[in-house]
Amino acid sequence: MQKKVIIIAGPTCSGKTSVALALAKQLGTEIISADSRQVYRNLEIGTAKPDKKTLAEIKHHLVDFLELSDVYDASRFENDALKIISDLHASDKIPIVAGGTGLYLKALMDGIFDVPSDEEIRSDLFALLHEKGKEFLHEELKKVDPASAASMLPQNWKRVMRALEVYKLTGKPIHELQKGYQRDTDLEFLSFQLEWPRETLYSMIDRRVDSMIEQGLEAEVRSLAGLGFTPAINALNTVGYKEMFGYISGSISIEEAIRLIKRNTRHYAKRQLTWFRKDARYEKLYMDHAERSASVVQKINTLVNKK
RNA sequence: GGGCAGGUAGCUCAGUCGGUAGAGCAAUGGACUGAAAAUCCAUGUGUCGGGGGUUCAAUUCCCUCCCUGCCCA
Repeated sequence: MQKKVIIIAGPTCSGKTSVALALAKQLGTEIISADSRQVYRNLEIGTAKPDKKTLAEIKHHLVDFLELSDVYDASRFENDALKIISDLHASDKIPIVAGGTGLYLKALMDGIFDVPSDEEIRSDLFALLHEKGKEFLHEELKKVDPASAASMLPQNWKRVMRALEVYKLTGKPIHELQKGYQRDTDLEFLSFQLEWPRETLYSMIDRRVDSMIEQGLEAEVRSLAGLGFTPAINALNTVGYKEMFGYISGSISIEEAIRLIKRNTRHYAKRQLTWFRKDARYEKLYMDHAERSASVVQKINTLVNKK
C-alpha cells in the first residue's frame, strides 16, 4: 500500500505558498516547506516567508527553525521531511510538500547517497583552492576519479570539491555512488509544478521585490549586519540579502541594489525552471492569473482523490 | 531660423584611415545527487536613422532630409 505525498513545486513567486495553503485547508493536513532559505530564522522579508498568522493557521514544517550560522543540506532535508511525512501518515493526513529548491525535492523523492560532508576535508580543499587554484583541484580529481572529472569543468569548483571530498571519504568515485544509489520507499509522490508565462512571472517578481523594499528589507538586513553577519555565511549568500549588504556597505546605490535583486531573482527563477523542466514527473499546472489558484487547487484535489 | 554633438543589437556604447560590425548589461538554452536563492557552461544578422551621390565596393567619404539633446537667436 503506497502512501501519498503531494509535491507542489515551481519557480520563486509562482504562488506555491497560497496554493499549498488552500489545499492544506481542504485536505485538513499540514505543509512541509522545501526551501533552502526559509529554514532559517531571521530571514523573513527577503525569503517571502509566510507570515506568523499563516504559520499559525496551518502547521508549516521545516520553516524558521535554524540559526543563520547552522548548516543545512539536501540530505538533512530528506531525513527531516521523511520523518514528518511518516508522522502525518500515521495520523491519516496526506502531507503537502511545497517549495522551490529542486535538489531538496529530488533528495526527498529519490534519496541521496549517504556521504556526509566533512568540515576538515572541506577546509583543506578550500586552502588548496586558494593556494593553487581551480585547475589544480580539477587535476587532483582527474587522478583519482577521471570519469567524474571529465563531467565537470575546473571553473565549477564546488562540484569538483564535493567529488574530491566524496573520494577522500569513501575511496570511490562520486558518479558510481550516484548511479548505484537507490532508496526503498513506499511513498507515492504526486508532483505538480506551477507554470506561468515567462513575462507574467517576471513582472510578478518585479512587483514582489518592490514590495519587499516597502516592507523594510533594508532594515531587516541592517539588523543582521548589526549582529555581525555578512554574506560570507551561506544562509546570507542569498538573493535579496547579498545585494542589500552591498548597498549598506556603500558599494552600490539603493537603485542599483533593487535592480540587481530583480535581475538575480529572474535568473534564479530561470534556473529553477530548467531544473523542473527536465524532471518529467512534475505535472504542469498552467497559471495565468492569481485567481487561477483556486481552480488549480481544485484540480490537484481531484487528481489526488482519483489516484 | 543659426551653430554644435549625436542617431550602430532590447539598453548603454565601441568600431570600421571604404572590403556589410563587437563589448558590457539584458534576454535565451543548458549542467547539477550532502553549500543549490549556491556553483558553473553556452548563445550576438543588427535595413550601422531615410534617400541620393562618388566608388569595383559605403555603416564608414560627400550631399540632402528626418529625429534627439545642448547652445545662440
